[in-house]
Amino acid sequence: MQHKERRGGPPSIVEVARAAGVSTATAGRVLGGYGHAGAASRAKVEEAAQRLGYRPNGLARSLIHGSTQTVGVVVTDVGNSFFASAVRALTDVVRAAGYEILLANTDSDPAAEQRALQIMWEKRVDGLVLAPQGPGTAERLRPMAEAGLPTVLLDRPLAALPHVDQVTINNTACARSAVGHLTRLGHRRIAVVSEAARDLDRLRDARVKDGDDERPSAARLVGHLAALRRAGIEPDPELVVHSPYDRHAAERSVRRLLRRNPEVTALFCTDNVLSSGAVAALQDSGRSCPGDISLVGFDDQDWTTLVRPRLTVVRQPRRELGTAAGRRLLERMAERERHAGQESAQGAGSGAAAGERIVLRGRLITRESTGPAPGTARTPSA
Amino acid sequence: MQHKERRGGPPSIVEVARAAGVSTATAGRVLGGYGHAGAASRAKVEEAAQRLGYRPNGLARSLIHGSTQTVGVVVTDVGNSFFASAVRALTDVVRAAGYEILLANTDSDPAAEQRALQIMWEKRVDGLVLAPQGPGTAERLRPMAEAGLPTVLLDRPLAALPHVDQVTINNTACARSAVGHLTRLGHRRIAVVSEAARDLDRLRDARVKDGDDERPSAARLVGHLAALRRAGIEPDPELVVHSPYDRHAAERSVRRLLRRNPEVTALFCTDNVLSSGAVAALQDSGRSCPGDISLVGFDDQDWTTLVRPRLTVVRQPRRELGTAAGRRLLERMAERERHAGQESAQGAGSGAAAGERIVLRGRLITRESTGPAPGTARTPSA
DNA sequence: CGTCCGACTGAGAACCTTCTCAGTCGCGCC
DNA sequence: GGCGCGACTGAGAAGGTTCTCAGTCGGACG
Repeated sequence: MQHKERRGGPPSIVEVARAAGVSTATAGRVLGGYGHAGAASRAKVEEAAQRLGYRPNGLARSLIHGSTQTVGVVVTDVGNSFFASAVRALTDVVRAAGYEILLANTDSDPAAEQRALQIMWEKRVDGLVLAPQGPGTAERLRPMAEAGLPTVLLDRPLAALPHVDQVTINNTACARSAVGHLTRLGHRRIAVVSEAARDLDRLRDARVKDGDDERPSAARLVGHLAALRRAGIEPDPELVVHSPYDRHAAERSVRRLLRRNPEVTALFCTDNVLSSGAVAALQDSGRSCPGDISLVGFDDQDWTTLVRPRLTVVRQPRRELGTAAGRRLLERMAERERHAGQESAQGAGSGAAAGERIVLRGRLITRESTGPAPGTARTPSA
Repeated sequence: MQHKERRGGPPSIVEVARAAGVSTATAGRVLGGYGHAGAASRAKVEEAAQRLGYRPNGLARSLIHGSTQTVGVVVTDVGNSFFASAVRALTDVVRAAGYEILLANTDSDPAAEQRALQIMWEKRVDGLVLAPQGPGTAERLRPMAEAGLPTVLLDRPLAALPHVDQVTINNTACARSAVGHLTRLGHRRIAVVSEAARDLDRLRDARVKDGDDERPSAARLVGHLAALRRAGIEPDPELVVHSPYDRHAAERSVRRLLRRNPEVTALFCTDNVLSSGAVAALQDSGRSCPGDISLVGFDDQDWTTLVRPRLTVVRQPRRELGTAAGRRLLERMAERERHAGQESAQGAGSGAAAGERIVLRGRLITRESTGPAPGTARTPSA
């Protein structure tokens, strides 16, 4: 009498129980590690499980427990080293607490974000880390947040969701400090390469503070403008060059900039891929750096110390970003666990409790790609 | 009479059905999109679902269908740009077919790999992509492969699992071509930086072909040795320097090498982080490149054209690796789907059918960091 | 010797959805 | 008008686990 396995699938606990000659309840107790089980049953069940190659079915378990031990992570692109680092750090933190990662990329496409959120919701993740993507994220996320799903926002704040934890970087201040460094060196014609250049008019007079509802690139552009203003420089739209998020496009944009505005003596790049394009364009331009032109990049990648001159950059704590998000999420999930059942249905996690806003600090690392503006002997302002 | 929601959790289909005044069967038909449902019921159910914010529970659905629409991805480190790119490409491919990604990192720790595999198994992923990690992977993976779980190996082949699809890069040939390039330039004292240097004795006489059971770093070292032999150069253990997988460690190793063996005129690095360490060490050494010493790196990262001289590198098709793995996995899963039920329990997917071995080709990109060996006027050999 | 207690076990509900099977109802056709 | 058929609906099992509740059994104590 061979144990007839009903389907091709892996053996279930009832097959193990039958093989061991006990009830499924007892088999469950042994294999699930709950309740008591006698030594004799235990041995029989363990032997049978071993023999049949039994693995518990996490789906069934999750269905009952209402917990999948999985967190959803939705980012723009794991292929980007910024998110790759953050996700890696995040994974380590939550994994130590027994959670796995369900990963989705959106490529900044709101529709893709919507799909990703739906799926995370259907798969019943226990928590969610999201790098918001463009217009409408708050509305897309609200139902989930209000249903009490522990959620942490990453990299980009969302003022419209005050109850949701948010972990970001002080982008505006970073940019201000980077550009401030340039103005102090006497530069007046300072260009910026930014994905957000198109929004210049809107951002121009905005008093965007760190932690407000802006994409990092926009926040950095705001910081750039603020630094110029502080130095008494009127921002020139000509020097705010747009580039899509692509190295070669950035290279072309910078090349065009240098051709049209040869008087520029300094350049600020608002992120890593734009920085690398700018370096390429600069090398190609025949200008000496920092002799003719100074350059500040964003994100302290390994290669920034390998090029000559070594790049002055804003270092962002990418790993810490992931770590902080993971920790915050674990706390929220633990809270929810604690309050489970004792709270009534409504708003278990969306109560009046304000979400925490963690703003990590990037910092300027001065290296060799920035120097005094050409022909400046006058004392730097401020 | 407010619908009493039993638990804090999201509404289930029975709540929707009750609210709509129909049976769960009908509600299921409407919301699940199977079977027929009358227009009147349909409207009532949809309204109720909308009002209650119903989302189907993927766990229950998966439990019934026996499919989670999820694939497990186990790599060394998503933070590493190589895997970041591959995983990104992989995600795109499988996502287009409706699969999500469950991600785990192992850091080359066999125990972590074991844990990851267990969890993937318990969570009942529909397929698995694994970058094998060190000793014992075949044994860890075998039970799952034999249970018919579609599996694709990534980046590192495993001869012990002939039935499993494997997608790799022709590392040995790549290394041979890189080092052959150096010997043709007249170099005789060629050093190599490798994670696998410790295994030199074992690899020395090995006739490892691409697609054999070796870590990429070992395969590349074998290619290095083969190229030397072909040029009639006896490999010198002094010039095979070990470095852990860390940029700064690599930098130290190379610095020490140059100090002890100043006669070295060429250096081959077996992967991206080692390459970046070597560049740093070289810049620091005061030697001119390629005048005094030539350098070949591995993996064509963006920065390799930003440093001076531009690096000669072996380009690996990282994204294609992920794409190919994803496609292969999709095919396997489709096959399994097709055969489901008609095949008997045993070995549904582990039959005699040999796994496919896809070997993608990297290629040498000659740039400026390699030149003729100093003082060679004689004609290059071969 | 009877009773009670503890250790252990088994039956069965619950989790949420899918899907089979049987049943109801209206309508068209003979 | 009766019958058959099709469209639709509902009851209930299944999927694999957890967990409650009730029950059995041996032993200890009065």
